[in-house]
Amino acid sequence: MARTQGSRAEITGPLIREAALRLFARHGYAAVSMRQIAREVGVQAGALYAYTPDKQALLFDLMQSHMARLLDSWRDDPAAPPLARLERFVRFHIADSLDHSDAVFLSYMELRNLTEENYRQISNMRRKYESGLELILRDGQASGAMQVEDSRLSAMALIGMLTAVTNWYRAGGRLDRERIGDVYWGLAKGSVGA
Amino acid sequence: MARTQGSRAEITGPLIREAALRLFARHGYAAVSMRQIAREVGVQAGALYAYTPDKQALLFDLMQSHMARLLDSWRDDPAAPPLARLERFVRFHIADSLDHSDAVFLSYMELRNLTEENYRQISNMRRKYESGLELILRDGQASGAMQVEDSRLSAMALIGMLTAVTNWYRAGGRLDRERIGDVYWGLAKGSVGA
DNA sequence: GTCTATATCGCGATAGAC
DNA sequence: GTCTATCGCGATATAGAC
Repeated sequence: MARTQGSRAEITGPLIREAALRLFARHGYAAVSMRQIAREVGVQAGALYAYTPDKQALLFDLMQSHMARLLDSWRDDPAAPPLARLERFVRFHIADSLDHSDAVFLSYMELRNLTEENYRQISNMRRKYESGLELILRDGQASGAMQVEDSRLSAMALIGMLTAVTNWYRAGGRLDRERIGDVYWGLAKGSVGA
Repeated sequence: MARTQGSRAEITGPLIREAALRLFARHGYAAVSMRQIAREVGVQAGALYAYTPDKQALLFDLMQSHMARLLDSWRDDPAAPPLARLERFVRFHIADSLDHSDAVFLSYMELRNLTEENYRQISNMRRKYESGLELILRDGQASGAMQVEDSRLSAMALIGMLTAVTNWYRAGGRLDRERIGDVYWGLAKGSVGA
């Protein structure tokens, strides 16, 4: 704690993002002050503004990069059997949600605190991700491998079910992640009539 | 807007609760000021404190009365066939969530802004409600009417799926509420292997 | 890039008049 | 019960030194 001056740019940027993500997810965007974030990082509040123009931009950046990473991570194989694709989606989504629970939480809890334009952008990315699952359900329905009454509604319902895992999962709890994936896949498989 | 003095106690109390519920749900507890609530109601900020000791108590009161109403509304019939009980639960939960979407949203988004003791109390009420569904699933499994791998986890998953309806449902949208109930019941029924 | 200092504002809550 | 006025504080953001 001796140092009170000097540049540490190479690490401060990531530290700010990590602290902001953790604090925003835990207490909510509006409840967290720039001073709190700065304290976590070990700099003065004014220093944050070398990395972000304002608090809103910091929130948007966290959500935007989360969604971009999510969209980039998910790879569907349209040639595979629909049920196999659905299983991959279910296991992917659960694992990814647990690996990035703070960002997942943030990205749907703080939509209301985005400016209009920022909201539009994040919403579009969300919709794109949801459409990936919807496509699997439509293909499954078309091929006869699934019974799906309404692919859009079912996709929203399934994603809601899977994402909610972050609400109660605690590392080291009763169930390990493998087992959770198994149970959720059982539920999802049944829900599409397979 | 002529009146600037005088008591209107019989209506101000409910108006405060309605305004707070709407604003908290829309913008988040931390983002909403007492002055904003007062403005909506048409009184000065100081007048709010004749109805609530502080902002935290107002939040707790909204969540507490929502959960109490929910617990009181739901009536299970342990003598009925498990599948029929599950269908009633699904349709009840969706209808109730849509009827009280602001309170539903608030009651799981703002848990983190409750004091420790208030949090404990709301959590207990939540758990009680969740246990109601879990019991149905256990009875269904025991009677052979359902295949449920893990009744606790499945109950959490189903509630997550059903509650998420508030995330995308908009009155007057593509689907009416009856139809939504049908689709969700189809998904839920399948997920328990029926 | 980071510091200290500060401008400007709005917050939750209370006091006392009516 | 509601008003006006205010206390004390902490918020975001900026300016200028180093």
